[in-house]
Amino acid sequence: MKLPGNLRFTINEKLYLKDPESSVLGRKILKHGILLIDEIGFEAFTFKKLGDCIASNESSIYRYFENKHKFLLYLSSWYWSWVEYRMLFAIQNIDEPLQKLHKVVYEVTCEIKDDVNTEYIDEAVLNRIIISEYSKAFMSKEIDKENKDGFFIVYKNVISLLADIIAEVKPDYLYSKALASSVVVGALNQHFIKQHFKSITEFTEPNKDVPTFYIQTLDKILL
Amino acid sequence: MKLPGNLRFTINEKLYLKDPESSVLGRKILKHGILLIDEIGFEAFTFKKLGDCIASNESSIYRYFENKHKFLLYLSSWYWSWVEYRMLFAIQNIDEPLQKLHKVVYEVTCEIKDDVNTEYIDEAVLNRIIISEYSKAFMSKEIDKENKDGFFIVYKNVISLLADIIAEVKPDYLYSKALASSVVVGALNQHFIKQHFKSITEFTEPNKDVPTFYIQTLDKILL
DNA sequence: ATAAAATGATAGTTTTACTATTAACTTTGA
DNA sequence: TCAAAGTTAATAGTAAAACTATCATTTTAT
Repeated sequence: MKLPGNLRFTINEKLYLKDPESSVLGRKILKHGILLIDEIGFEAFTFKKLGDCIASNESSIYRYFENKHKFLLYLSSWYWSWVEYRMLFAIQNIDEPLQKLHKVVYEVTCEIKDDVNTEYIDEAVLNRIIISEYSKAFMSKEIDKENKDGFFIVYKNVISLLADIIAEVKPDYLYSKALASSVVVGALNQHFIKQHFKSITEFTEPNKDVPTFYIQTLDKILL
Repeated sequence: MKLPGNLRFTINEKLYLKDPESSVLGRKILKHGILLIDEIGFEAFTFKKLGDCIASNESSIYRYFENKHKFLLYLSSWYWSWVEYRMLFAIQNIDEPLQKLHKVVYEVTCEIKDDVNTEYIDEAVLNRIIISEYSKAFMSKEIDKENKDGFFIVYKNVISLLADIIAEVKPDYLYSKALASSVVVGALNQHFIKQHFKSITEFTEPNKDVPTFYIQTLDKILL
């Protein structure tokens, strides 16, 4: 699938102090922040280490983001905006609900292998981060407050978009939202366990992959 | 379902320095540790605060557990042992695979409402902790090492047990393990979002609940 | 060329996540 | 019953994390 290059998405303004896309330093923070989290993990990640990485100062990074948690929420927002964009792109000019469902499910369950679009965001690495760190972004005691602030809107949009297409395929189905969120969370989880808990997954076997599993499963549930 | 009181499970010895079930202080650590994590969340939880809670000393708690991460892994192990136990109990003397599946799925997807069994472990509160904190237990950079040390065996056993029963119901099904892990993780997630992201779930509606959804869904997939 | 804005360097604070030491208390077993 | 052994409490101390504040310097925009 070919997407226009140099994408930009509107990110909730409360997630940053200064727009990181607006300056060279800001874009360096995004780019190397993603690489560093992927490398050492979110717990070990600090703004001090990131400062060293980009030969810049800890306090300079604090001028862009309040703390590393907000930074992760920013990256997550960007990621889900990008997924939503790909989903909408994939169903352009398609009318048949089932075909739409298959396309959308593919986009939301596939693993990203290449850095295709943005110069300062490596989507493949960001995808890895979401797979292994996203749950930490919302599983905190501040979730209800942050939810009110709209930090998870894009994520919920992705799920709602899938839920709507499920409802188009089978209007009398009672659990389109639960099913949609199962697919989105489940796919992230399958990608995670296929790397770390190989004994409880089939996706290390040839000819078996996550999108196919979900598409077949949805067909069985809905048709 | 009636279970024998005062359960004890064998927990991986590397998860603790001194067996907390063996002393009064140890049991206080378990009991109030669970309550405190539930109250303030795992990030804010420290051994210092727990020490204040039980009018004991920080350093005394460190004699039982290396750090709070190991403590969470200990609690998780206990929890999944208890789930596995309930699953096996539920299918005693039942031969029909589909009936076994239904019973087992109920046990693994239901929400625990009461503290039924153990004096120093409130299962309902522990269930809440697992719903909102379990992913933090394995989503760390140490996962592969910890997996080798067997810290997640019980969790994987629960999933394998479910996968085996799925395979009994439909021997030619290709994704019994992926499906089993989808159910276990998915159920935790559904309980989480029904509390925090009400717009993307149906489980706040009357007559809709998580176990029913999963049982119906599995029937559609497998029959 | 100059003012304004952005960044860097340095230093300081509070909290977390521990470790070490020693004192006090409790158990047990001869 | 008494002493040794083991357990727990109190205190102190360290290193790193997670910031905040200040001021100097560099960059940029007009």
